[in-house]
Amino acid sequence: PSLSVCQNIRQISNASSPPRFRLMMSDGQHSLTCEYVRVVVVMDMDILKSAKETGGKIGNPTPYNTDGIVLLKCAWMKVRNCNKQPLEAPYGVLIYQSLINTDSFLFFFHRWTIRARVTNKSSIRTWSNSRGEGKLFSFEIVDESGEIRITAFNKEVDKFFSLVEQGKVYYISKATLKPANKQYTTLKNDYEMTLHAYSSIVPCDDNQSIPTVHCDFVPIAELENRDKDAIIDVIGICKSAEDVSRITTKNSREVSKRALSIIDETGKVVTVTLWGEEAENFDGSTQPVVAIKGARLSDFGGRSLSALFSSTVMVNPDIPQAFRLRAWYDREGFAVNSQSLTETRSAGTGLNMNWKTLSDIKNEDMGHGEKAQYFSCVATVLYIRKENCLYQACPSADCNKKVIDQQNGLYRCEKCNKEFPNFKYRLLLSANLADFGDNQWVTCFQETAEALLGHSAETLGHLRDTDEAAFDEVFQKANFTTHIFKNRVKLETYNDESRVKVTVMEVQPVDHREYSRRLLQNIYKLAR
DNA sequence: CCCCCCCC
Repeated sequence: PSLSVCQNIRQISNASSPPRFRLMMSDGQHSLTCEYVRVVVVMDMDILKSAKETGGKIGNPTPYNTDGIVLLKCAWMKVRNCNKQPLEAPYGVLIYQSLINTDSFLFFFHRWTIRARVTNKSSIRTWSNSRGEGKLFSFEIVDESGEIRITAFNKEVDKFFSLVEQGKVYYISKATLKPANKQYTTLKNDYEMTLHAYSSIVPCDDNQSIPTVHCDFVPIAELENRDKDAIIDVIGICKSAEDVSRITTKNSREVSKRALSIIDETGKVVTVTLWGEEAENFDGSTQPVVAIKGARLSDFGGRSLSALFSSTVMVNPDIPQAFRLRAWYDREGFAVNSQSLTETRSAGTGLNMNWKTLSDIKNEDMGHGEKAQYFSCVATVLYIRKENCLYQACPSADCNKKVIDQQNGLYRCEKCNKEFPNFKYRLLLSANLADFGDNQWVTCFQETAEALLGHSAETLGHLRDTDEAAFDEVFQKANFTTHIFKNRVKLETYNDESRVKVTVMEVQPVDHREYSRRLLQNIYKLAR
């Protein structure tokens, strides 16, 4: 206390130790009695007024309410101050040991009730090691003065896990305090708390004064200038999200992961990876606002982010920045020509595709250079040639050479220099594709042809030989279907005649949502 | 009493 009056003073030390006194104190509101083991050690004091001048006491103090709310800061300042004393200092040692290592401290701490908001709650984890096994969860709390982590084990997990909710405020008392292992925490606190059988957590409705999670959001464009491994807060619209996948870590642990692409008003996109349950439960289909407190910046793919166990991931958080971002994205952000800080080398989805219309192929003289060029287009099948679309190929696994029918039940492969009693059917399709501006003949080999026709080469070969009407039907059905075609384009010369040859590398369904977004983006670009 | 921060 900054202002204390000794109402009673008594020397308690013996001859062999430094002098010590037991005091009764008051700050004008409360008095502190010494009925129990409650000990306040005065490390330093200034005398402002004598007892005579104050009339022996100030104000009309009532006994200190042991169930009163204290700030987190008070609880740990006492310990930290003591801990700062050199170990040789008798009072420092006395307090440090009594607070940290002995039951008297547990008793001491019983008297605290803190009122704080849960800012981050873990899922339940189990452990098994040489010292035993069990389960635990932990959560982080803040009040006006600071933050601390609380861990619950085993029975306390059953008791408190469902009670403790992210973002809510609780009265917490009878937790014990121990030094934090700084290796494993990014919280600004040298101590952490553990719950025990006698610990109490009670929801608090009167929570106006308790701060909510505070974030210092770094604009995505700004991430380029930050150091690798920096812990930062970020907020963005989830433009797209991968499906969740399972990976095996170096320590052969299985874990779920999901990468999101988030964009903010800077027009920059960055990839953020979520892990575990957070990855499994995330739904990006509505393009929510995603805010992450304490994400780690990595230099993978240039710049990318990863959620840590200590990160708080908030979807559509109730904060002004989220509302601003939502309004920006829905008004214009969806259409900005965004750039990603994270390079993805797989052609993947969306961002790094070389989108062209069919007229672009001619207008841009695509494929005329040394190397083949690659492009993607959304196009509709106008016609597929049935004639010669199937050939009889060598049945060897790695050979697709056309075989010669020996007319004796054997098929000869010139490449393998062998005769086989069988062959496999392979597809080689010529198809005419069209979009709004032009049309283009393309070639589809086996896999892309099967994707386009919706049947395996084997089935089609069988159909052609047994049921011509059904075979024709397959081609009819493929007409006027629309797909994404990923293609290779190259000028080829045959019999002194040059023509641009387009080979389909991949056929994919159109994601209409994503396609519409791209069209809107193109319109937006034309409009400005 | 845990302490895993991962993958391309």
